[in-house]
Amino acid sequence: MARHYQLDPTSAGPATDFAAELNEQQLAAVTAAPGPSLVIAGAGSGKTRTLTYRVAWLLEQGTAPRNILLLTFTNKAAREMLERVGALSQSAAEGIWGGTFHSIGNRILRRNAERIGFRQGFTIMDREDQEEMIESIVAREGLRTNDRRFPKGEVLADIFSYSINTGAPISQVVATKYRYFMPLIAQIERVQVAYEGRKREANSLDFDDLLSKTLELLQMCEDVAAQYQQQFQHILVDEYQDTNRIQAELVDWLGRKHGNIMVVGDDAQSIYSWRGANFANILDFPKRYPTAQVFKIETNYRSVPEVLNVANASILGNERQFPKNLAPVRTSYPMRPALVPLSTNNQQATFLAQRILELHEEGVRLNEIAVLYRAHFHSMEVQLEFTRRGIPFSITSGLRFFEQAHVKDVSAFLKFATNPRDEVAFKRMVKLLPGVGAKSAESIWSQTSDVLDGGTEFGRLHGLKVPSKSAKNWEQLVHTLAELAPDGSILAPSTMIDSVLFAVYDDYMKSKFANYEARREDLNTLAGFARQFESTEEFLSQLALLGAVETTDALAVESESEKVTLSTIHQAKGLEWKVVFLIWLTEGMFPSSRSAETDEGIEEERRLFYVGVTRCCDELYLTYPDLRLNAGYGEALQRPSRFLTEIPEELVEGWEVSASRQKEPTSDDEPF
DNA sequence: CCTAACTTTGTTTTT
DNA sequence: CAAAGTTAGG
Repeated sequence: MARHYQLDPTSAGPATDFAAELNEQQLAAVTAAPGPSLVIAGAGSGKTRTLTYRVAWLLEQGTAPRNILLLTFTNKAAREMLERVGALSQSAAEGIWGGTFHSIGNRILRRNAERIGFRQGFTIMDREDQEEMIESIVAREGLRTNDRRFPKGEVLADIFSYSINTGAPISQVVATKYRYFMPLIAQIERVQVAYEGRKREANSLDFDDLLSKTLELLQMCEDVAAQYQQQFQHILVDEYQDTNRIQAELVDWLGRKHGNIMVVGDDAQSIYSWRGANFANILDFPKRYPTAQVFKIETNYRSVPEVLNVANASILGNERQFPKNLAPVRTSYPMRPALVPLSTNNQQATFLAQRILELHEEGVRLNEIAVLYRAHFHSMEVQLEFTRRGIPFSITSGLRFFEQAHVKDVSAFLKFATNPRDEVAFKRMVKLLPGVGAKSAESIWSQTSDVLDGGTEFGRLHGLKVPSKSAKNWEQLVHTLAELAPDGSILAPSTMIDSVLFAVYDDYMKSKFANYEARREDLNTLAGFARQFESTEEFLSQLALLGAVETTDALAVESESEKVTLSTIHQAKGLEWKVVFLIWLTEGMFPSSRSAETDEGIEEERRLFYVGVTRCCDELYLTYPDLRLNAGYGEALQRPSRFLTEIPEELVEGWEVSASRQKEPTSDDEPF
């Protein structure tokens, strides 16, 4: 006799006990009634937890995953949250639309490119591509001559981007941020118009377009807008204080039908205004949504009172903010945050290394320790010192995986093969040939675009007029391209990478780069990553949108081993460590000299300092050198950062570090 | 006129 | 140490 047993795939297991797992403030936000709501969540108050449980709550209330849109600031945050939701409610998580604004924009635009005057399979341009295209416009229009200074592509890209993201006209951006270029305003505006046109011809979108063109699509095409407005019954936005004008509008549009928008953020942690973020978005949310419920989550679970006192005292220096009262639940720690003056940047590095080794002796694990700083180059000596002493560390470098020259070179082949209108990728490819620079590339491109007219019959490119020095290599290149797109079809991305390497690029690297081995290794990694994708288009957009940190993460198989984290404060956002070292706290470095020119600049730096301090759970070290020694050019006296002098003396303990050490641990000790 | 090799210069933050 | 600027060479 068989027992009848039925499987129920929709069963979610034991229901989550929301009341038991959340505090009162969190629970109120998590179980909020539908409608707009604003959650002000202080640092370390369980913001991610609240959002995660909110999603779980919605699922449990019967909302289908695909009707939830979760917008985050980084890919990492999106992944982490979806994982945690998955752990809470077994059935769901799968179909949720979650990701960064840019990736969601990309997803929507891929299906509707024609509606905004682009074609399917558009290319995403990163900042460098953008600058290349702008530079080529400036060159073509003959705007830069020997007797006339004209802003560089980098500056122009900056102006255009800031204008798009804030909604301010070009003239206003130039007037406030680049006053000395005001006489050239007419030409600058002409370049901008040409740039928009060229992107269309090249079927290429830049990062800003992924936001602005999505908004444009929704505003212009009622049917498309209706479809997504219908679909997204609940919209949740993380880090709302760092949204810019377009992102806020995007949320407003998408939420129009159902009006269930929950935004979460902390105005004190807004650190992206240089990119157009406007924390007025969060301050004014209740004005834009008069029926909005406001929740405040103010209990801090992360930091000991000693650390929190420093954070609270520091942020008091800012005028514009919601009044905040971050209350600690943790008990007192035996040590107040340490204020550590060092003689030079080298001594600063030595101090870090020695102190970290001591902490490790005392039983602190290395992945509970972070060294945080304002700018990537602040970590130079620290890296050297750690390497010398054999302290393992992981660092998020300035140059991201995808931005490295060799990775971009190879990607250019794939980009061009899938989008033969891609001018930037094409020029990058031909500039690899001997004797071809910007001028020849321009000429070869104009012939190429005539011959191909957007098609993929690359065989036709044989016999174009190219510099004699590169004639042979050109034929080889054309042959390779034809191989990548046999009979109009397109190969799988990993196959293409292998072909490019085999046919041209491996030899090129050997002759060009001293560190051939390392670069080859990178490209093998790239090919491995590509294997997950059948479509080159999909592969390329992931590569562009994931950047580097995530790319290596996605590939990381090992590396569970203990490492100290070195990171900029920007990239440390949302993370926490038991022990945190904030370094280079001197005027000019932090606050950086550039941002010290305006009050708003200083306030943003102070928020950044606040973010840095609140990453710390237990033990905080604030260090600064009195003297900056530099490899190439002289030395410079440093003054301690104003963010240090603002802190009441009794909140920190002053350390005195003497130059001679009794005992220096040697790398032979092999402590790890 | 262009490209490639050589010399100088001087570092924000990122999707 | 990498990118921008400068000059020599093709």
